[in-house]
Amino acid sequence: MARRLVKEILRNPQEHIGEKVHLSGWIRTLRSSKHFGFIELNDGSFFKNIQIVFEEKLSNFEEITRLPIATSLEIEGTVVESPGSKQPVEIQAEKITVVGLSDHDYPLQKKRHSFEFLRTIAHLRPRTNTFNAVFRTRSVLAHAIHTFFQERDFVYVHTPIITGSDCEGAGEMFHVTTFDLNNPASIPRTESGETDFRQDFFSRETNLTVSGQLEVETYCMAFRKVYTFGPTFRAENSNTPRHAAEFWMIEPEIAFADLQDNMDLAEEMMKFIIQYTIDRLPEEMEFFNQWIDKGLLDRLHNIVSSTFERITYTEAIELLKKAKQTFEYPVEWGRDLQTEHERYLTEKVFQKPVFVSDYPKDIKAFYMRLNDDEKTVAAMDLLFPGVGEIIGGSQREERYDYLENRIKEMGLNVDDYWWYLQLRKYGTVPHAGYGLGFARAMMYITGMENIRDVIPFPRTPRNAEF
RNA sequence: UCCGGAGUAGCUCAAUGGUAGAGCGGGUGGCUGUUAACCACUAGGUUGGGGGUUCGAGUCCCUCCUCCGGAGCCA
Repeated sequence: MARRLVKEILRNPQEHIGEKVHLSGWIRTLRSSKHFGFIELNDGSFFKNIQIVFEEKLSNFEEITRLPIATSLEIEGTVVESPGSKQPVEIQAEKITVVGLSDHDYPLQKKRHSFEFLRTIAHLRPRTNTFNAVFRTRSVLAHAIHTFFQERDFVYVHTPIITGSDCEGAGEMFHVTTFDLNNPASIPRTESGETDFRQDFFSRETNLTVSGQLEVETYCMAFRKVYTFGPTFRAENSNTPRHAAEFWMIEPEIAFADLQDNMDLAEEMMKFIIQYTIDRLPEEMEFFNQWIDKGLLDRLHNIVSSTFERITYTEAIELLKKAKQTFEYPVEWGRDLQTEHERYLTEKVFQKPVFVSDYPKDIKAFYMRLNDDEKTVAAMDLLFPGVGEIIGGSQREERYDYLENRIKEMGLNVDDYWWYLQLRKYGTVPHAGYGLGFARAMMYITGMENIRDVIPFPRTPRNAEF
């Protein structure tokens, strides 16, 4: 008798007919009548369930008919052709052993639940069809990212999660401290009354990282092509379906490269990871297409075969000014594009992904390379229909004097960036990189509309239960 | 954080200011091929918290909390 996974049987059902098998898994649903019954068993290996037929002749038949959903079982039986039309084969059970009984108050029913409710039981929701598909996809998509970069000789760099001071300057950060906040009187103070971080664990103020970019640039100057893939944190009070306080980000960085090379890489990567996922998870993608987002597969196929549009910020402003529709926020050169503007460009004008590049320097970060016009920087955002900004990147300022000036212009402290500036002193090269929000890519590929539903245990304001 | 909507049984939702209900889920029984199985019976409620108006509040008013959506911040 062979131990089998449901995936092995259901991927090649004909090859297993007549085979004696030993299965184990959980009851997804159970239906019984007086003399026989059906169990849909999920063993974790496959999105789909296998049907178990059990009959009166089993010694524990009565017990089995009353088993609650989620009960775990060991099953011995024979693979047979199924008379029913919904499955090619089923298991004729010869022995069913209860491994772990479930309780009758198991909260998941054999019907649709709202995503809101399922978020309150994040420890159980991976057992539902939707979240089973989502989180298997998440695993495969993560692997797709690594495959893409590893096949192209990128070096994977683990940048730190705890970071010194707020050098990165990208939004609110979570403090990291060993001071006892329950006992404020015990927290050391300087003579001027401020918290004395010199006496804290790291002898300085530390935070959770908002980006690994600055650190990964240092490795870029050694390995030429590098990427990070890890968690980042934002303490913003953002209450939207597209923001989380903890999320994973992919940040490639390439040396001897400019903004066009950067966009080429981003476009190639997006197409690769989409195709990779579609190829490996046909059942899950079909499920998303049918139940989550009807046009999903068409749209994804379209992305893979299309050429992403590339326009400059200045061209985008002209397009928006010519638009027939009115916008809530004014369109004016020098102001940042609003969500409504980005959506208009990617959903109405081009109806496909759009790179917008060369933004005014005053609305972008200090490290972005100043263009020859001295008014714009070599920045780019990739806008996707439906999810908006999915990638933000730039060519980095590789010229020491320019970078130093920009740091000062932005009111930042040059001393804080001593090691970052030294990269421009010791053999500087043009280089570029970008950040891809992993969860946002997940949303786009699965059709899920809320970031809280593509992160196993999402952290958002007021929510860190699990 | 701002704007809007919502909060009633385990879940999804009804209920003109006048006796709180249904479907699903749970329990019990029935049923010889089911597919969110079906049929019958049954248990289940501090209507988010607090305050107010009223003879009477799930319903009207105030306030707080939480969730959802839009916006901002961004990835």
